[in-house]
Amino acid sequence: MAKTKANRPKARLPRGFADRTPAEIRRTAAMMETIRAVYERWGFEPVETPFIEYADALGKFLPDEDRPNEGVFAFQDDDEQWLSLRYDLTAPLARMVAENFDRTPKPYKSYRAGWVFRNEKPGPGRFRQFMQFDADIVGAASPLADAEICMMAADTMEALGFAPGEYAIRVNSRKVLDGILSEIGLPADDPRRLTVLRAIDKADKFPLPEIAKLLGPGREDESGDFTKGAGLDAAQTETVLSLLDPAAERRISDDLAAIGDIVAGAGYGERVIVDPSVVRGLEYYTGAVFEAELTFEITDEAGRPVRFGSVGGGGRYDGLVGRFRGEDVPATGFSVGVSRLAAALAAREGESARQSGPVIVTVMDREAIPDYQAMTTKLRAALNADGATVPVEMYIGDSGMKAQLKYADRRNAPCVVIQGSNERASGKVQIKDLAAGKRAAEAIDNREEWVAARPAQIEVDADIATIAAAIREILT
RNA sequence: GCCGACGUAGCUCAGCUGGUUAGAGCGCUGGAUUGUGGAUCCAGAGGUCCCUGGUUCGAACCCAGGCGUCGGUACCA
Repeated sequence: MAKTKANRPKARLPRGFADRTPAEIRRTAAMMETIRAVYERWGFEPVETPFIEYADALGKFLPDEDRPNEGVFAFQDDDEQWLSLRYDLTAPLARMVAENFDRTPKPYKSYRAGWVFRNEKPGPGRFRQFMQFDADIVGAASPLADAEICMMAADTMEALGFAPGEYAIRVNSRKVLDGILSEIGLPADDPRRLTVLRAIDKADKFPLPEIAKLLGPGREDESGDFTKGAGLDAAQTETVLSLLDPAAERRISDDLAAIGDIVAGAGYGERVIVDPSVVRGLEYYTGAVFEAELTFEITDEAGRPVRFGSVGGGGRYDGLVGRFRGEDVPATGFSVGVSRLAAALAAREGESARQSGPVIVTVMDREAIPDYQAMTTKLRAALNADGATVPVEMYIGDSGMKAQLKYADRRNAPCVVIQGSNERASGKVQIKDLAAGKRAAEAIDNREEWVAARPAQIEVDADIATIAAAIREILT
């Protein structure tokens, strides 16, 4: 059984993946429930697709025979067909709608949450598996649909606890961008168009002169690496940059104007903002594009300011369902980056109190374990009778009192129940409030006093109602 | 992908120009308390110095390649 050191596997997490902590799981679950409730209120219904799709259904990129896992995780089925792990929730939705097109009511409003996978270079806050929460409307070409998505996104942010000034839903239209690109003389199929769009997209990352370099000759980064630019001349660069200049005349397209009017009329004008520098999802968006951004600053553990920036985005993708049908199907949607938002919420809450652990019934005499067990069961029932969730457990390890208290401390138990033979004989139990004890201990700095003190420990009659009442007192 | 920095105990790190038994703080385990976590004191355990190869009498230290982490940049359908 014993393995030699050489063939023992190393316990290690794959790059770009993360184990999830209890705090994270609980926080995320609460957030997702909040988001779900907002979507339901707006009349969206849940629908889910599997993690795996045929590779050709996911997008224009088929896995390359030589590098099948570039960007997506892909593998071959036993019939040699390529399967991929989904990299977002939009492409699978498009597949599902296309496959069930005739029996789907339109406009079709649906939402879903789930893990998506990208085989890319991971970074802090950037994982190869992450959670998205999407809402989409398929079959509505009207700007009403785009506006509805934006307003619902604003409602979502507020339901999650962000005040109107702390976030913005920024909206633009690809039609504005297309207009300017045509104006500077780049034909529709010119590859430089993408380079220009990417440069504009970096406006929140670099100052304008750096953007100008990306539009023109190119830019050298801090490590000395060179990024090739779009090669525009000075006049073209000037025109593109005017888009980012608040003083310049505002460019706007019909769809964008309509969305602006609708949200203003609905009272969302402050929260949903028309902003020509929003680019996003360069390839498949065909009209409106949106982005949810946090506008406040927070500091990390080291005290440095962190900008969370974009925590969600989306847009109109009239071509995606159509890929399967040969005719465009209007569709628009929005995706919340759940993990990123959770990180932002956690950072904002700061060092929020760690969630309380279980009430622990300690084991003093091993021969009395049936008694402890019975007490634990009854206590669990009593403390949870009102539908609360109060974890209660009996210590099930093999160690002595000292280790049991240490265990309780590590579990962040609010209190422990102690009953030795003395207490049992007199029909009592000890209840020790660990948090209060910790506070009391800080005043003690010599051993004698320490040993003598039993801070924050009370003795009560050993009937369940009395014990439960004493514990409730500590829990509140 | 490209550029750069880094990789020593569970964690944060020290380790002088390559020289014998590789250190500290915190944490962990045990004891002071055979019925008590958290303060205090004492003791202890814990390391293929990321891996492989090379240079050298000798490598944690120098060189090459690999892996990993971090930062920048690119890509992100």
